[in-house]
Amino acid sequence: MTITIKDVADAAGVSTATVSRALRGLPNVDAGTRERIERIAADLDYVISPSASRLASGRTGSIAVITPHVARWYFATVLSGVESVLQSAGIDLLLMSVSSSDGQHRLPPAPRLRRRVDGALVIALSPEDPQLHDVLALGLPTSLIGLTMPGVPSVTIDDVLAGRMAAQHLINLGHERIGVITGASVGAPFTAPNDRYLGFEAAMSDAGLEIDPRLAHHGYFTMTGGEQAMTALLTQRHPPTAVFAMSDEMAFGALRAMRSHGLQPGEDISIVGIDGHDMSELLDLSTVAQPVVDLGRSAAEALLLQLKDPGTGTPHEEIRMPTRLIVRGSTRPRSA
Amino acid sequence: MTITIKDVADAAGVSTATVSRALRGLPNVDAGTRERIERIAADLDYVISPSASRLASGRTGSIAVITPHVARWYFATVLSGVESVLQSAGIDLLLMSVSSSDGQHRLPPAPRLRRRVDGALVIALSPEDPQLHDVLALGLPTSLIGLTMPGVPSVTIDDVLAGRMAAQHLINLGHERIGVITGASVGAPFTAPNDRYLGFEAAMSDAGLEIDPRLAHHGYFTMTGGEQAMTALLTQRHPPTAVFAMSDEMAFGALRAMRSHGLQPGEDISIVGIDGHDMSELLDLSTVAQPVVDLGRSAAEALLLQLKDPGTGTPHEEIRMPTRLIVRGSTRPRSA
DNA sequence: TTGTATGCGTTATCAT
DNA sequence: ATGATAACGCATACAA
Repeated sequence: MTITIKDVADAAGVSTATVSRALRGLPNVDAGTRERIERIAADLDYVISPSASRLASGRTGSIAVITPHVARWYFATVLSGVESVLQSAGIDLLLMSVSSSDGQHRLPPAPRLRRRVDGALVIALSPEDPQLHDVLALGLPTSLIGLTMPGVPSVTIDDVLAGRMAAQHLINLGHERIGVITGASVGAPFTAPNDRYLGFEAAMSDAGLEIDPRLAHHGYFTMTGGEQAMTALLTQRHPPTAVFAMSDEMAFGALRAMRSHGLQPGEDISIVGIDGHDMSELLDLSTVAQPVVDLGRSAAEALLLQLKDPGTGTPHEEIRMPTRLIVRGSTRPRSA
Repeated sequence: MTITIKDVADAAGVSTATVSRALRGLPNVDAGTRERIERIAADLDYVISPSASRLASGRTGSIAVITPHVARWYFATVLSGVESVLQSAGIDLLLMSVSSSDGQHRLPPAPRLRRRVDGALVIALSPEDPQLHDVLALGLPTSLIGLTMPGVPSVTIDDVLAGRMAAQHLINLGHERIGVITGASVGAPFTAPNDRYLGFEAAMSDAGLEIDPRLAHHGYFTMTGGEQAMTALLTQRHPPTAVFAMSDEMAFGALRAMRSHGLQPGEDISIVGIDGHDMSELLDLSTVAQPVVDLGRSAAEALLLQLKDPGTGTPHEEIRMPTRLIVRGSTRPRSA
């Protein structure tokens, strides 16, 4: 019924071993023989059985992408970068979503990885997430995206710098009373929210400005969270003249809160985000853009290398991608 | 080194066959025996080798999701629905992006499916896409999402109705000169853009209104496309008083175009979209919402059923999910 | 209910 | 450069 390597071998008058070598492009195969085998394989419409190949070789030819969200912009965009690289390399991409602490009832990812992938890519889990540690404990080649951990390869932006750039932008515009909408779990080491806050602090400190603790609110990296945080800021007795939101989605929520209060972004209060979200241009939001697709790409490429030569290469590399400030209408000089 | 089913069998004092049956929950296994085997397997930290299992059984335990885009809202959101169902079912999800005619240089999906998945889910490809036909020609269980084809299981919304709902909403508000921003390829049968246009036409016709061909422009389902289409509409000698955009993203672009022209959505021109995009609430856009996550869910569940009993069940079912109109500030009664 | 034995389709080692 | 053959780890028909 289904045609196997043996059929090809018989048709070509060679052994299965030769067919296997020829079709995989291994050396020590006569050019003519290889060509003949390839033609016959094509004629017979032969395709290798991945299961058999995997069983025999021990390699699965697939890698898992572990993410707390599949539909949200950042994660989906990273995923698209990963996918393009893996597709080119002929590697299967197994998508696995995890609970992200808040989420649904989901199976833990680690058990699902065993024996079925050659490596894993983890997107923006909390460094304290036990699921992350379970995955790392598996010992298979792994790269992190959007978070760092000591001793583990990762691809991120310089979050401290990103926070600093955003804050400095507002400072340069003359703002002094600056609010901040944080993600969550500021305090945990090696996290984007923490690092971005550190950058914010540093910029403020360098400028000789105080950080009013009443002007810092959690937005949990969601639009509604950002909206609530902004509402809290707006209802202060001394509202800020500018606000730094640690993500564009939170900034979107903040914009919405402003509109509810009849305030004009930029005009009344300046707002800057981080991400370079597709919608930020439409909403005229200033932002520190990060190359999200490239984050995924680089991580995938790095992992592929790691898979190729298990020994060679820097044991664990921390790749930092550049960010850039995009100034739009949501940030303006502080009105005199 | 790695522990196999034989190790478990030896430790339990039974045959590998019994272990295989016990661990897979098959009947005809003594309760006590099963329990003991499960405990021992857990103690030994045994995990089945998927490759071996697949090779022996012929089933791969995985299904492929084929999509023209992974990061765009609709596709990512559908994907999230699919993922949640497959994860619960313990099925591996292989993600494959395809060129979508415009896109990158990518490998055709069909060859990549052979012998490696039990079924496929295809998201919103054009019914005329040769890649789609290649996939269907594989003959494996397949469900379509967001498109229909005669004889193939699918999960969609009633696009004709959606178009009609959007148009009728504008008509009910007293608008008569109504523009439309289409996707693309209106004219091809069985496509969302075509059906939505048919609904639009029907509603207009029922209301005794003319469709001015100069008020129909392509937006190609993108924000910038929508922006350009809207700009074209605005620069007419007789601009419309209301516009129906076939997707929210195109509507977003239209809103942007309006802003560029100093026009207020709802106030100057009403705009309604289709989708129920996350951002539509923020942008105060009226829209005909579709249950995108559920589209993915249902398709995955249907496919799972199809996989379970290859014979039973309706041979090819066309599932229609409901849509609902969400009225927001972007649509208002026609000013007198 | 449980065991036996064969097959699944490759890869890889060792010869030749 | 090519061939023979033993793994690879499990599922399953057939027996018992």
